[in-house]
Amino acid sequence: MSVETRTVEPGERGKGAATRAAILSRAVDLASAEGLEGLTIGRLAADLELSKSGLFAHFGSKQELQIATVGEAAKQFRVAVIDPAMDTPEGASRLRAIGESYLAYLDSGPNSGGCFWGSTSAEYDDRPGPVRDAVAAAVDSWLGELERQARLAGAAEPERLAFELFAVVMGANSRYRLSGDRRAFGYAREAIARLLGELPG
Amino acid sequence: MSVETRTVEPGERGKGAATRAAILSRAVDLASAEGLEGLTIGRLAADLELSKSGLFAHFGSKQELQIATVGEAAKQFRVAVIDPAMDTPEGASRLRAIGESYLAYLDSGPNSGGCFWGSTSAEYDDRPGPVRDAVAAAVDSWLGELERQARLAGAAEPERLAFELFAVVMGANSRYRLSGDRRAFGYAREAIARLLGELPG
DNA sequence: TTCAAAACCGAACGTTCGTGCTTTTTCGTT
DNA sequence: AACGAAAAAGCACGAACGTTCGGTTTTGAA
Repeated sequence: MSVETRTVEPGERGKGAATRAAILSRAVDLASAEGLEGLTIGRLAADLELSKSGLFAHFGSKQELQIATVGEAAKQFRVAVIDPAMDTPEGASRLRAIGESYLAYLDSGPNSGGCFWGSTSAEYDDRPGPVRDAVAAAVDSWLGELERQARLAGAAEPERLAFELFAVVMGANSRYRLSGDRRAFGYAREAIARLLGELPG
Repeated sequence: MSVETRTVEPGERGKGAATRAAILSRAVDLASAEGLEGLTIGRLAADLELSKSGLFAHFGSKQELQIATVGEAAKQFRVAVIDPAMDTPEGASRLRAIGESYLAYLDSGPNSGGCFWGSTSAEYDDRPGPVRDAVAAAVDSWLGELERQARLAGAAEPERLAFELFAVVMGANSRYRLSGDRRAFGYAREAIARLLGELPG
């Protein structure tokens, strides 16, 4: 054992971390459009003007890249959807804020590759493994937050309310992305308002 | 031009048609699990103990195979979900029957590869082309049937009702497939009952 | 300024992909 | 029984896949 201690962990600071962040940012975009299986190391490297092997070395396997991509997408989701709602009081009004920021997130332009979670959770429906587990954990945590807020709002059946909110925003995403039906956003807003209107207080 | 007329069109009768049907049946299963892009000619041929080239000759391109697979899936969907509800009177009770047969279809065992339409419609969110068009047309037609029945049932806003029904069954599918949450079926049934309970008559 | 570690590259691997061409087998009709 | 079309197989191709490896550049601390 060397006497000298490591000052930093590899990949935490320095140039490598910046590259890794750039890779994952682009990976989320690509995976939103092509899926986590369609996410290709060669394509990713070409987009970022890196070599395949140089990019590959950051993760060691495609599976690790996929899992890291799921983590990055979860972080982006928190920043875009959860955080903006954090300054409204917990309960019904925060649920309303989350729903609004989620719809805004979906509607944030067709430039973005669509909802990462809609694509990937359908993709890993029947594909067991660590990647699926990572996706499922992230979605479960998102649904759990909905449920927690529903409980704080005094909902009679928080799990049911969370499920319905989840279904309605996912449905809007699906209708908009596949068929360009923007009316779905309006229907979703109405459904959310109705679901939250039943709450006490 | 030959004087003799063709007695049958190729692929309509005879051995070829049977093979083609077997291919498409398996293709729907595979695509439900792996997606329409993950659907591979080599894998399909190996499963059916055919040669790649022999199978390929039936379609001429992978894209044609994908489109034919979408058509076969639509046929299966009609048989499993629409047809069982055809002997109940149009309107609210048929909507109820469709909802029930759809949930039963989703719940028909984890052996099946999950809902074809959930997987593929998410997959082709942001992937323009004939395959996406075929998927979108099928989903639109399914949603249109919901809307038609909602109108016959006297719904105030048939499009909105159709959307909510669609979202709730898709959401149940997603929750069950990804996280094995069977409660979603119950929540979906309750939501359907509530949505249809608002109907006049 | 030195030097080891970190970051990155280029080339190659074995495999699988979709797709052509050519040949053989199967099968209904005469 | 023989013929011709349909069906399936055999073989090969270029490209892209994930991955490995040896070498080169870049970086940051001593």
